[in-house]
Amino acid sequence: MLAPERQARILKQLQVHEAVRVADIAAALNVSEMTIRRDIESLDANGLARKIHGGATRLARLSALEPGFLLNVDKELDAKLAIAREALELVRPGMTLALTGGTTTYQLAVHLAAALEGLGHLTVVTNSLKVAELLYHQQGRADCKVIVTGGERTPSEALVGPVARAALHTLNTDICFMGVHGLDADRGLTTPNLLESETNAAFIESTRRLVVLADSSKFHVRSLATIAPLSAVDTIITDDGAAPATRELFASRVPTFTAVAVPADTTKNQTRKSS
Amino acid sequence: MLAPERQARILKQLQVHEAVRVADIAAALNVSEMTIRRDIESLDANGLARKIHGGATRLARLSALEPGFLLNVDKELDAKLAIAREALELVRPGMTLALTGGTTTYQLAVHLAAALEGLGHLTVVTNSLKVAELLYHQQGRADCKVIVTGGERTPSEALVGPVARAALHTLNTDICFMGVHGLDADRGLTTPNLLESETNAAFIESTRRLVVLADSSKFHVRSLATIAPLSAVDTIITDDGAAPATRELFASRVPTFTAVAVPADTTKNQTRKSS
DNA sequence: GTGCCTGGCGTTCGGGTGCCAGCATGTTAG
DNA sequence: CTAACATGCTGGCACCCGAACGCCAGGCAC
Repeated sequence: MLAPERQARILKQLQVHEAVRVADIAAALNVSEMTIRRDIESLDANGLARKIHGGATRLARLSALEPGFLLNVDKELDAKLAIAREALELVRPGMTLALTGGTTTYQLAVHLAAALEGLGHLTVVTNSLKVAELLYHQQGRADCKVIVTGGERTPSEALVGPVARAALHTLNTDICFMGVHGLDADRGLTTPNLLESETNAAFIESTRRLVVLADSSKFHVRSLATIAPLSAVDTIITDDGAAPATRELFASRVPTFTAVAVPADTTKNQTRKSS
Repeated sequence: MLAPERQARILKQLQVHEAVRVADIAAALNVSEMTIRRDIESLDANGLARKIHGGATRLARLSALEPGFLLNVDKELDAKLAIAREALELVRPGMTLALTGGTTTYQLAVHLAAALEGLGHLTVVTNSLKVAELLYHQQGRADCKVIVTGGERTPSEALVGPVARAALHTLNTDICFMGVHGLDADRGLTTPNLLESETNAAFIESTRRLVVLADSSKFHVRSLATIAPLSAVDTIITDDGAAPATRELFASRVPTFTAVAVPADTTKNQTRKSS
């Protein structure tokens, strides 16, 4: 057991558990506690973990991270799950996908990562650092190339701006999954962030087929900036929570409109934390 | 048993095991340990494996966490720390910095993040997702804009390729801090990754001043691809571990050459004012 | 409060292992 | 023959690991 190997094991443990104990690791790896302490010390010095009394703990990561992000994920989680599942049906082996930033597309990415093995080679273009991270960790296990657009970061963890736009101008994708903040019959797809609207417009220009993922709370919402008119949309995937009139209105405006059923209570896997 | 054959065997072993020992391989192949060490050294220079104390470890794999990146950080840690500290001296408020991928620049980013408050407004351009993550988490606390170049990911967590290059063509930076894999008097700055060399070359074109950060183990190392000749370098910052002849050689080739003292014993990173 | 115990930490020292520079040898090519 | 390259060997050095000891803090009894 070599030193870097041990340290890798410690970090791996820390991805699962919030903290680890020196004694536990020492026993598990069959080395002295002193050695583990030195390993932790080294990890700490490198800014990869934090040394605490009795063991080590990870730095920020999933817990402290995402102030607005995780909170938002929970909202309408079941709907987003169902939508993501439906969207996944559109993916075929060999395709080049685009995924914009946002929590809905992130859900899709999670599902995509889980299903990668059955999908052969895929290329994914994204301006979301979180999606890039997620898919990158699947690498080795599956055949998936990830391309990041670059740009500046918005509070919602997406990369935007001239750099992102320029990158998208040189890329062509088969299908683009886009999460939006609002979907209005007159004002089209909207988002509160000007730069994001511009970037998302570039996504639309670069794709053959635009799929908008929007839970039912997004209908009739107008945010600051319009990304594109409804006529640019090829497919809308939503849940069944919208009023029938609303559903019909939007269904009549786009070539394909899918409203997936969301199990009412859904005592799903791990949800249920907040009541 | 020829050299390429041995090295192939080592790589094969690494696909199965997280790490291998010099002694084991030497025994298995019935050659001297010295030969295996040289093989591993070569594999490392070509970016196919990573040399560690006692053997070799693979770069990326299913291990879920950053592979060669974190494991390697330990090596030359004190030197990298001292180098980072020195590099930080070159940063002035209002500057636009570029940081390439690599462990040395990551160390710089860690220091930079800690010192952000005193530096006023900064703009940082990077092709390293880890650096982007790190600096982004400082946001709010300090005035620092982070721009990611975009591109595809290499095993060493850097973004490279046409997208990165195109982004860099549109950006201009005051100073670029670059970590390299090798620094050779004849072959200049080198790296095992072809795409990375191309991207780093783009970094050089886009900056006013190029600062190469290289601990003393990097001198006289030739990796696969040349990024740029030594004449492109404005400043080299290294530690004091190189032979005097080496130091003089490189010092005579670049306008500014700084060898920072690395306290010999000081296993402690924290200051230690008591004497 | 004092005294004792316990658990974790850090230092220090010693043994062992691995690393490297330098030289010697063998092989191949010109 | 010389040159270049690959391999093996050796002695000195550096590093890693483990164990022992002392330090410090908290808990508990008195």
